[in-house]
Order: sequence, then structure tokens, then C-alpha cells
Amino acid sequence: MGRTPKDVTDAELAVLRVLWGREDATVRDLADEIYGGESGASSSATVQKLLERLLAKGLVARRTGGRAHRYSAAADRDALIGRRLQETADKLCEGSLAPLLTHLVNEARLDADDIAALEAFVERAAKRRQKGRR
Amino acid sequence: MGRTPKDVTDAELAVLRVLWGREDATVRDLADEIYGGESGASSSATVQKLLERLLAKGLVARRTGGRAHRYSAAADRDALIGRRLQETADKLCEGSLAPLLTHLVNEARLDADDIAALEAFVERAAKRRQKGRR
DNA sequence: TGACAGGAAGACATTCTGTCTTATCCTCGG
DNA sequence: CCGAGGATAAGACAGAATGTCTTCCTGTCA
Repeated sequence: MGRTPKDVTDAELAVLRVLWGREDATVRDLADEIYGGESGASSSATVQKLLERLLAKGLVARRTGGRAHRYSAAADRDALIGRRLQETADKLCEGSLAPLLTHLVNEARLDADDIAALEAFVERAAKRRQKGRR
Repeated sequence: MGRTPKDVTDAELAVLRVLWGREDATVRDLADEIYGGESGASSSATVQKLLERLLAKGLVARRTGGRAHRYSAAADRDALIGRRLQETADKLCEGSLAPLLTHLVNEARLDADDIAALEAFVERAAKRRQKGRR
């Protein structure tokens, strides 16, 4: 039997990456950017298929103006990160994200900036709690 | 062209999960646990194939004693979490884990325990820095 | 020794993924 | 208004991954 489909495949991700760098893009724009300068008709078709699948997943939006559709990203990188983290949590931690956080804090080599960001967050959280909010 | 193989597939994960719950297990033990009571000869073969692939990935260890091999987990859940997180970071963040941490802190609904753990970590980190170690 | 449990190797169906081909459609220039 | 050309839609396709099963071989124990 099949397995769980990847939410976003590598080729799809390549398309998304380009879309994250601009407001809009046509299929041709994307094909040019991804498959070098001389993007044949087949490259365009490939990109279009990827866009179709991304559309079905709700990760890109399409604006059908003029002659060629214009595609834009409907999910940013952070949203993708969230999906992957949640998927990992679902498979390995019964859906809880806390073990991931623990792992990152314990195992990952964090630099000073990361730690500073954490400190800031913890302070914010402490302040919130002090005020009795949430 | 093919895609990047999943480091651990769902069926393999089911095997690992059982192994995490005990010290040792034979193929039959695992088949019984995973495929209900009456594990036919085919279930055993399936489990064995999965173990073979896990072995190739270095995720289980085999001790060849007596009549049946005994398998044990060579990677715990946290190691798997680390793999997945790094893979996500590689694909979405040029290998940096920091954005994942940021996401968890900003987006995930952390409960009091999680925040307490974070506080403890930050304090530890501050102390380390103060002592000039590391 | 002979039946048999267990292991190794490989076949297999299904699905996914990335790519390409074909057919249809729309827009623009003439 | 019509033809040309690019764009879209639909789907065929090969290669690979995955989960399962079959087959054959090996060792063990009665």
C-alpha cells in the first residue's frame, strides 16, 4: 500500500521558493528562473503541473488576468515550517510540539542571537503571566 | 525522477515504536504486536523486511543469539526527532535550526511546563555565559 | 535424519513524483 | 473577423519508494 504523501515535494518547494522572492509570477517566469534561461515548452508544462498540485494543496493562489495566469505564494516559509513540525510531532510525539522544543533547546547548537531571542520570549511570557493575562 | 527517500517510513516507525517499549524483540514478537494476534508467516516476513531496512539505516541493532535474532532500537525517539528537524531545516532554512525554534516559540501554544523548561534553559545559558565557559 | 521455524533474497502491486505530450483555448495583430 | 501563437488543461509516462508477499535456503531440535 502507498505511504503518506509528502505535503510539499522538492520540485514544488523549488517553485515556492521563487514565489517567496516576488509578488507575482507567470508559469513562464517560474520556468525561466528554475530551469535556466532557455525554458522549453516542456519546462513550462512541468512548472504548471507543480503549480496545479500546489494549488490543490492551497499553497499558492492564482489570479487569472490578461493572457497568462499570475501565481503567488499563499503560504510563507514559516507556514511550511509549521506544517513540517506538526507532522513530525504527530508521527513521533502524539501531536505534542513540546518534545521538539526540548530537543532544539538541548541538542541544537544555538548561537548568542538565538539565546537572546529565547530570553526575550521568556521575559515576555513572564510579564504576561504577571499581568494575569492568559 | 525519484524524490528524496523518507528517512523512516510509517511502517518502519511502527516497528521502532514497539522496540522503544522493550529491551529486545524477535521478528515474531514484533509481528504479533503490530499485526494483531494471529501473525501469519507473511507478517513476519514483512516485519523482517522492515527490520532489514532499519538495520541498513543504522536505526536498530541485531543480536544473533539462539535460534531467532533479537532486535533492539539503536536510535531513540529524540534521535529521530533530531533527524526530522534537521531535514526540515535543510529544506526550508538552509540548514539552520534557529527558524524552527523561533516558530515554536512564536506560534506553538506552549503550556506552563514548556515555558518553565525554557526559563530554566535560558537561566542555565546565562550562567554559562557569565562564567565565561564555552 | 527429517520436519520445521526462522532468515535471506527477491518479486510484486500500488502510489508518488517529476517530466513530457497532446489537445484545447484565449488573446492579439492584421 | 480570422489566423497565429502562446498559454492552459488533461493526461501519459518512466523511475523510484513502500508495504506486502512468495520462494528458497539454512540451522535446530525431536
